Amino acid sequence: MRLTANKIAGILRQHGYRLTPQRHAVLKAIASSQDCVNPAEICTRVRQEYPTIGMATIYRSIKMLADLSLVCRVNPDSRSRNYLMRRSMSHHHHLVCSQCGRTIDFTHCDLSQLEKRLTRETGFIIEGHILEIYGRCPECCAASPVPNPR
Amino acid sequence: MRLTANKIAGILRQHGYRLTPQRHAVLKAIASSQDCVNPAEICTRVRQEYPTIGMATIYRSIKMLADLSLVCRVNPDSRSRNYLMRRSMSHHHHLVCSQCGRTIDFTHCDLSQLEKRLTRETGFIIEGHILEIYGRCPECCAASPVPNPR
DNA sequence: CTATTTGCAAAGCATTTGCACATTT
DNA sequence: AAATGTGCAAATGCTTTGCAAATAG
Repeated sequence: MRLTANKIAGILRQHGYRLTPQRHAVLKAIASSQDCVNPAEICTRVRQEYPTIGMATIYRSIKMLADLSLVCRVNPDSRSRNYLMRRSMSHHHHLVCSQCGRTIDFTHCDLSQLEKRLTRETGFIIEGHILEIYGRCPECCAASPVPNPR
Repeated sequence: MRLTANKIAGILRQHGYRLTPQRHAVLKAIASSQDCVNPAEICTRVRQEYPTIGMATIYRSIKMLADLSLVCRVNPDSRSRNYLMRRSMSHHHHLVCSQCGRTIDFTHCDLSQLEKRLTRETGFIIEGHILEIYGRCPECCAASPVPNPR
């Protein structure tokens, strides 16, 4: 199922939330970006059209969107948290460019064999997994063939 | 290559660090725990044998150990950071019990096919991946067959 | 003697919370 | 009118940093 603006408004209402202009702006700020964005970046974007919004509202909006699984957290290594619009409602993972941050979704992760093996060998009942693959996107490879040290 | 206490001391010296009693205690606190531990937990453990150690020293020791890849970060969702002793120097992943936090290493993740496919389809040059599988360990399954809500 | 390391306190930064005011149903 | 949402400021909690004293090579 693809997520459209209408669908999102519906999901919010279904859960007793109002689609206020602030929330809409936060949603748009995350959705309009190919890359994952952190709260500070969301704030910058949102204030362009909504200069009076406070950080607390941004954090509360993010939390609401994350609780509804409309956005998800990625790239957990940095100090602040990074969020990304979910482009589909189904199980998926991200391919993240380590240079520019651009992300691509992929769905087939083929981990079922591995999970079966682990269950057999360890007795764990597998509930889920975190998988994020990172690399350099074609544009960044073209722009600087030798990656900058990070 | 398996990591022994001697080997670790050697690695530290190689990089110009001294193996002070504080650092040794931090290392031991992380290594002696099967589960991943956060800085506060490390502090509690270390102060049992070294009551005067300050938090700053613990943070600095963790940073040094992480820079040398002797410990690594796991479970990035919580507020504080969780660290785990590396039991081997090679590429590996963690199977984490979502209830008690116990972890098991595994090495074969079989993602090369997936990574090849993604390279073909997206043009990304893959650099690496984050993979963490979570579930419930046999002990926790036995202790309470129906998981507590989290 | 020099360089490194420690412990304390203070600072820094991201995030959360309390509360009065505003907005929506 | 009641419930929900907002913005500000203050509080919180984790992590880092400056610095003088301690320690190791």
